[in-house]
Amino acid sequence: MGRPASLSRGGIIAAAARLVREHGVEALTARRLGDALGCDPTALYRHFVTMGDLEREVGDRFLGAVDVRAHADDDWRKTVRRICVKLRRVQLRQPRLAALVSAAPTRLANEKRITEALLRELDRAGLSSEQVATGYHALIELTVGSAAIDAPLASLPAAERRRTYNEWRREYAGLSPAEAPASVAIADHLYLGSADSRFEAALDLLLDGISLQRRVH
Amino acid sequence: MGRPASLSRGGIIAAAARLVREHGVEALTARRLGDALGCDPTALYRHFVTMGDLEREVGDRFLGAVDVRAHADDDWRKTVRRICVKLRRVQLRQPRLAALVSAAPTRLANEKRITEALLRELDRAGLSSEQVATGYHALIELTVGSAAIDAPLASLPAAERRRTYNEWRREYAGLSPAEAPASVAIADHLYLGSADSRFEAALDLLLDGISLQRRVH
DNA sequence: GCCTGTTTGTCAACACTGTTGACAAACAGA
DNA sequence: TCTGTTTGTCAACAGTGTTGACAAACAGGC
Repeated sequence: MGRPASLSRGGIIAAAARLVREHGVEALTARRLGDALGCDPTALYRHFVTMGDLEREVGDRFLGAVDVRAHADDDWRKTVRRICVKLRRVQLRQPRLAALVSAAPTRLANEKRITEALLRELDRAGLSSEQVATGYHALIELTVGSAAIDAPLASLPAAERRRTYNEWRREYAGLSPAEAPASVAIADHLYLGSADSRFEAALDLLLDGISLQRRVH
Repeated sequence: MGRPASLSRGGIIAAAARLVREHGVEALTARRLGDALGCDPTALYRHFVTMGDLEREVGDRFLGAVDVRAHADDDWRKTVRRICVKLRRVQLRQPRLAALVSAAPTRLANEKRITEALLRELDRAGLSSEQVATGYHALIELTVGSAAIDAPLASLPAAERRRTYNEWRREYAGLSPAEAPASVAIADHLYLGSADSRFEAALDLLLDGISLQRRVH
């Protein structure tokens, strides 16, 4: 029944993912994807109602790289930490895809898989149902939110990124000591190291907070 | 010297802010702003090198609504909490503006003002310089990141937002208990209440973690 | 085998977006 | 008065997502 399909949903998603991987997320446009597939851009609308739909699907495909298995000797905290670090790393490669995935849960396979793993580990930590939900929300907001914020800078070459951080630090260091004493005093410690290390430090603080809620310490 | 300026940087920013306040951030385009100002869209490029520049300036203007004064009886934690809650509330109204402000610090007045206040309070809490910087990064990532994530949904009418949360909850509740036991068990507690309350709970967890680092308890 | 209906890709077009370069109006200073 | 600079206007370019009309190509019923 009907004209034979030369395109398929899966094939389009795969091509779109390749496009993003090789040329960045800003390359994911109807026309460029049409070129890559050798078809007219508007043919995509036969398989996805909107470009946003396609983006969500591509985003979830990338989430497939997040391994959620708990290692044998790891406790809940180590596992949660590893999942969040990996999740952020994956999301960092897709600027806006990051926001979409958690703002409007894609209800797609990999998103569910990661959610299940985080809830499982928090439950294993000995938290109440309410505390598990609160902890999950907090972890997702920090992890995905941090990725959304850091993504623009993460796409820059390392040298330029370093230069940018130095500029910020000097900016705060150069403020008037009378008007901004705390900024001047702390400036040397701001934006040191990598964005990854800053996130991991924040994650550790949050995990400390979550740990405090446990019935069994 | 030269043709008299009918437009000014400040006037343009004010008009842009009004546009965003009344019609949302997606209304902030060169052509619509030109219409509102009664001038040609390209005239804006005489005062801002790019539209992104203008957005940053508008974003910082909105940050002016964040009161950073410490109330007389409030300790550092209450003040930090109030600033972050207010900061998020303001950022929520500007979807992408939120990301910009902290991803590439605007080096503008209000952003510096808020940074100074947060550093001041964390210092007052009795943290080392490194801990102040770490805590500041963590607070900003959670607050601004959370705003960036929640912004799309926050712009929806309350009824539809509630409906969306209910859908998500049902989605997780309806999973296979064999494959996703934790999701099914916790589903009833996911996405309850408002996004604001979820953020505040996350913020409290983070503040718990920060408190643990203090020399003096 | 032929007609019909459905699917699916193509094409032209619409309504947008940011941005640039040429041009002219209007002033300040020499 | 002449010159130079500023500043707004205009046309245009290269993009973007998306829609509607059209045609090719098949499956099923007669």
